[in-house]
Amino acid sequence: MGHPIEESAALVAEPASDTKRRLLSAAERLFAEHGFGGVSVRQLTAAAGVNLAAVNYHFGSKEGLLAAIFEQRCRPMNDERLRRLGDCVEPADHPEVLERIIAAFIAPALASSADRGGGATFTRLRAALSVEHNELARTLIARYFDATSERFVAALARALPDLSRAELFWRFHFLLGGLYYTMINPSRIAHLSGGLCDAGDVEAVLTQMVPFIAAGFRAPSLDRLSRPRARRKRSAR
Amino acid sequence: MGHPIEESAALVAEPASDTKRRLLSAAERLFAEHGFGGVSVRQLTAAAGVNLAAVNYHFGSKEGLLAAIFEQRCRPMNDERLRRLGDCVEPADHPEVLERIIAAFIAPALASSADRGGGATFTRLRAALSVEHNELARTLIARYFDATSERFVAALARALPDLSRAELFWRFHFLLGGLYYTMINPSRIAHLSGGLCDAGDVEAVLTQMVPFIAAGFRAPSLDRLSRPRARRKRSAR
DNA sequence: GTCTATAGAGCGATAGAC
DNA sequence: GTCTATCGCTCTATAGAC
Repeated sequence: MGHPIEESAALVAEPASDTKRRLLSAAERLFAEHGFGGVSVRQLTAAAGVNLAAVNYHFGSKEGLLAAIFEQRCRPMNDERLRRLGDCVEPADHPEVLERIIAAFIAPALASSADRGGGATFTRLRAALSVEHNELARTLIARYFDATSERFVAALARALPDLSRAELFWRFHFLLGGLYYTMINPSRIAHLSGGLCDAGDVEAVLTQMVPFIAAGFRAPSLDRLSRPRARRKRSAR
Repeated sequence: MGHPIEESAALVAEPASDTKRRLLSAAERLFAEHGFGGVSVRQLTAAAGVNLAAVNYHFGSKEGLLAAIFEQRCRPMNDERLRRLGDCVEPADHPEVLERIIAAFIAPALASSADRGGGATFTRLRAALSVEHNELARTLIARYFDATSERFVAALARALPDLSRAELFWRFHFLLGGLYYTMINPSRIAHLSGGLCDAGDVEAVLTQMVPFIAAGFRAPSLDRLSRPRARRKRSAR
């Protein structure tokens, strides 16, 4: 792993060589499109217009390059999500607070401009990685997203106090599914709908997804309705 | 490995050699776990306990093996989906007909017993393929699933006459997202929930997913509510 | 039908010249 | 920092013995 230390205390403060920037950009795009294992170092360096040896020189390895992408993207995206979450908890009794929480989570993930925490490509990359059994990807996602996801689940719990904890996690899981599938397979809905629906249209996705997911979250609790004061259903076997 | 129900209904008249059956079974499992590009012919043949050359001898190529898996699984699964769909259109005004349509679509996809059209492993395989830009996979999915999906969208349209066609496709897309993400990344919800939720528990997934998706489908139409209905010009639509 | 052996290509990573 | 050349490995697919 002995490669030049980057150790940036200030995240983006590094000027970063042109080669590095080109590699980060090309790798994010190609990994998002084909997954980590689906792209070779040769393809990466060719797409970035740099030498074959540059990946190992600047990032130590192909995996080091993936870690650098996370290092670069995660904090801005989570900051943007939490900033928007903070904006929508103030009037906690507002009827559309649920919609705003959901939008706070998915809008930054869909936004195509990567400059203010938005990152459609990076979201697509995480979706692609979630299929592969890449140990590093698991570690990176847990490290960078656990805290934010827990904050959102907590906000959802406050907005929907009748749901059990298990139900909250399940519904958050279905939210992730809708988001990731949209990023990873936009062509299926385009094909099925005969071109009527375009999953690459961020505004359309937000318009359609937020009310759908919000209505799903508002479905009556099965756990709490069937047993008053119930604790939780056993769902392990 | 010797299921008692194994020769039910003779879905493929072929007796199929032991080598072929072992390869189909091992390949379905490994492709589902690691995707098509993530598994080598060497791993496949080793897992099946057959010779390295058997894939090319029996199926022509690695891609031929994938096509054979679809050939074997698609018809039973779609037949089971359509059989269940037929069971739930009779009382079209029944309040839970929507729930039953949704369950008719996802239950066979989640069922772990592959003998009667159910195929959790095969669903996971399709989810994994949807990430890769495998041209053959796209072709196979379109060939085998377009007709069934259209039947379900038509049934959903009858159950929810207020939704526009675009909204129906979007909501069906979110259904697919929840289903595929559950199959492909069951570990994320287990991790986030601290083990409270188990995406490998078919009953739990059905219990949680059907009401969530149904409530999402029942969200008011944005297209029909905000636009043409405001004016009373048109007497019928 | 089943096997061994291997062709021919591509892979990640590195050594060492400049 | 950037480059070429190359090591050691794995891949899919096939030829040819049995």
